[in-house]
Amino acid sequence: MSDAATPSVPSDFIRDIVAQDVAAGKYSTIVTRFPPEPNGYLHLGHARAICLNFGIAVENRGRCNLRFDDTNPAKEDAHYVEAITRDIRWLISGWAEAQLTFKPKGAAPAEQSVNGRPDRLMVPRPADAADAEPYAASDYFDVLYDYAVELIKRGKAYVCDLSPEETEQYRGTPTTVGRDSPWRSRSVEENLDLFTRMRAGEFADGTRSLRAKIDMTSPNIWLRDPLLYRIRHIAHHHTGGKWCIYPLYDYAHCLSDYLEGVTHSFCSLEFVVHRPLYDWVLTSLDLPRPRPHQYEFAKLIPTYTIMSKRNLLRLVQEKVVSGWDDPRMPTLAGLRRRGITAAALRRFVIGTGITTHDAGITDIAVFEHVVRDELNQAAPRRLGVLHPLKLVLTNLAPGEVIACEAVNNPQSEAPTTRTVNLTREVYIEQDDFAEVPPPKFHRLKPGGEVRLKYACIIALDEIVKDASGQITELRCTAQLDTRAGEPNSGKKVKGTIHWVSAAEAIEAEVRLYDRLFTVPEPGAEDDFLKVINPDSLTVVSAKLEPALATAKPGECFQFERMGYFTPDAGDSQPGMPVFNRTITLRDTWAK
RNA sequence: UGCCUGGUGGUGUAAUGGCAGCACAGGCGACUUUGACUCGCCUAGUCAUGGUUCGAAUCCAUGCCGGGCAGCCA
Repeated sequence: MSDAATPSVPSDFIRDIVAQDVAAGKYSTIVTRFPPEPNGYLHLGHARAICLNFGIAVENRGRCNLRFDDTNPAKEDAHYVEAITRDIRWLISGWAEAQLTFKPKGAAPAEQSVNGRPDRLMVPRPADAADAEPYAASDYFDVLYDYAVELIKRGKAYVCDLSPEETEQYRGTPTTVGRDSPWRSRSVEENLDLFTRMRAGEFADGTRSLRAKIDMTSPNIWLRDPLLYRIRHIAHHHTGGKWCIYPLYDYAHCLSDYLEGVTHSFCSLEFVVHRPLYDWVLTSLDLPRPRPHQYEFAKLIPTYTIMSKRNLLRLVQEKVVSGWDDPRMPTLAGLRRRGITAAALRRFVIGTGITTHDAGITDIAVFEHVVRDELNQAAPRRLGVLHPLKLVLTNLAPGEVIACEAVNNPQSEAPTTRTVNLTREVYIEQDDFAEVPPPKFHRLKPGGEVRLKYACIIALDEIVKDASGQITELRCTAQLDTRAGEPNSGKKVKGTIHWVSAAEAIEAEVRLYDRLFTVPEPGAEDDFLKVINPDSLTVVSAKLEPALATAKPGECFQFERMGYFTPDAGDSQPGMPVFNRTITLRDTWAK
């Protein structure tokens, strides 16, 4: 089993870059960061970024900061901060907890001196410290403001009075150059005055902005005097009503990286065109410490899912799913509730590699294979009948109990066993009987024999039907001498099926999940809601062996021949457990 | 008809001038008290053309195809 603790160390262009920097002695400690915006839940796509950033930190004995990129209060919420923090802790548990780095509660960048020059730096704090909390870009608003003032003083930023619409017109298009704003050449004094008054709340939203003075004719649109600050008279989940101007991503992100001492800043390919701006801000300020560098890699897009937060939010809002943590969602919370292990998730995202070629789509079968492989190693086996059909062993007396030894996990090095009791009445799977069997049907059929797993071979004698022709029970003879240890135990039959004692079985609600979408690329449809799989959730009333009565959320079991199942953390009740099917077993016969 | 970026089996990747390898998917078979797992075998690839070189997936040129960029989102 690939254990958990250490996924095998991959090799890719990013690790090559870091290795070169380490070899060159460029940094004393490698510092990465994972910077989610708290406007939704983390999903499979984020998992790759998390594993990259924490992986680099683990491999280089460095650290990885969790920083909330919370510069747009209109979309963000503290609820997401908590959910994201929880999901990250879960995903890295048993692997990179030691690298997860927070800051002291309430801390802002501390003043320091580097080679006689003033500087600011965040103090790191291990995430498990009592007074630690995640980093947040909003903790840097004061410092970011000071840097903006510095940019103005250097003649590299100006207050612009163009409206959003005018700004767009002046910007030009990818194929035509932009025009200078009429406010571009204001004096430093005027800019300083106006920026101060922007902060003081004198101006309405959208009436003015702070812009970088770069080049309106640049072929790179992001260098055409991009906005640094916008006016937004709205409260922020972390800073409350303190601010009415908020910095934009391109300005805040690079400086946040710098303030935290980040050495390598990884983001997705769409930011390649922003990199010159990332570098421009940092070099324009003439900062005393070595600056961070941005590197880009391709996003992970699996088949049969959608990955954008906006679209996932729509599934939640339109109640296609029960919430962000619905087990059909590709969110970390949903995957966890479904029973996917963190180790499986890590193996999958690390296994798909880090590259610079995009537009690729990863077959979800790769994910399913990893999940099955992890669970096959780890999950104890249990007997559970999803669609019960009563079967009476007529040669057993009512009340008679035959103890059978069942292996808990044949994959473990020293397998343990438990006892399952065979009684006169048992349940078997409806699919394991066919009155008119298809070709190569190895299960129970008229005149046929089959083995009850861990027990004995049975022979079908009689099919009992009700007035409407529905099969109500099967009457069979148990060949008790075919049990393990008995003289006829070596007798071979084609099929072995699972079963539970009717007298001892517990009742449970079992939720059978399938893919949420019917097509491999739902995101490519004009409306992904039109390709929702109507059978993505089927709820059944199942009969389970009594050992499952004490199952706890977080535990995973293989119901033999049926798949992997885990108790639902939210909906299980004492006496009425709810199980979620994580994934079916591979089934080469059904195909 | 701008700038940036990229093309390796069906899919995701490795090979950094020297035997095109791995995984998934698919097919066949063995084993099996899970039609699971495991094991064995098979199928299938360097976008095209030219150039440099003893030797090119890799370097160069051209072409073709794809992705990204015109939020006061991140």
